[in-house]
Amino acid sequence: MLVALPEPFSFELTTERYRSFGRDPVNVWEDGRLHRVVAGRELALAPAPGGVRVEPPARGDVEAEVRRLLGAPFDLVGFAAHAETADPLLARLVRALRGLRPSLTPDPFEALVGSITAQQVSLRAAVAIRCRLVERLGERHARAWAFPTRERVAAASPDDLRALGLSTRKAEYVVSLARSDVDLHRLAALPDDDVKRALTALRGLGEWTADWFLARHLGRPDAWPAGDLALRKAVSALYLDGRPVSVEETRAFGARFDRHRNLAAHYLLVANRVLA
DNA sequence: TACCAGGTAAAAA
DNA sequence: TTTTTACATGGT
Repeated sequence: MLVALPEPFSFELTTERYRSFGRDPVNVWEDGRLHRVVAGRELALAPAPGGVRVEPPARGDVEAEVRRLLGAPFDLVGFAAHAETADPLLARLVRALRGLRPSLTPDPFEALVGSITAQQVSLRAAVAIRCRLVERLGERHARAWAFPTRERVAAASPDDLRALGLSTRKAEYVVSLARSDVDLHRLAALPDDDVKRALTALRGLGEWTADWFLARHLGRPDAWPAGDLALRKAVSALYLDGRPVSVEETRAFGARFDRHRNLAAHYLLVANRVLA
């Protein structure tokens, strides 16, 4: 079956991040297709005119999740128009990366645990650790694994996670998040600042993690992870001739992308990675 | 071998 | 209040 996506859409660019940091058993790239478990069933996604081909055919709610996974909610047209009038460099990146729709992580728990594993360490290291976590506590399907459920993680001990390569501290963060009484799905109803407050009140979730939750789970247009080292390096390399920038400077720099900070952050990161 | 990598909380100053 | 430190792994 065909799942339509708004133009422009590039399957290749949108899935780039699933091929760049090592083996990911949750988002499996094989034979030019992306394999992922959605609502308990493994799907294979392949590029098709006007969107993606999904096999096997899926129900309506599954289709909605696939569309989020491929960044359907983003306003690429408005973003391109903003870039053309406000920022010539960004306009060039938008043309070079035409159709890049940042992938949204469909599940809030998966998004947060993924971020915790990525705190401070390289993404290659994070992916290797996450891989062991998934194959220990997740559910195996044909080619892909379902990310571990919150219930399954809540039943694990910090020592179990420590044995997978998480630090003692991070193992505690992950287990206590799973066991907390916060309703992660309810956060979608709150404005950005309230989401950040709710998340950073939890141990192990700082501003960086909350910003990426807004950006890559909720797809909020103005999420801007100013504390992100890779984003700071991208701003430095693309706009400032390599001069290092502080977190505060990066935060202020985001003003020029007003109402489109999320897309801008993703375009800068991908540009700095693949156009270098 | 060191050192850095898409942070965070807690100790020390 | 602000600054410093520990943390565990993977890649170079």
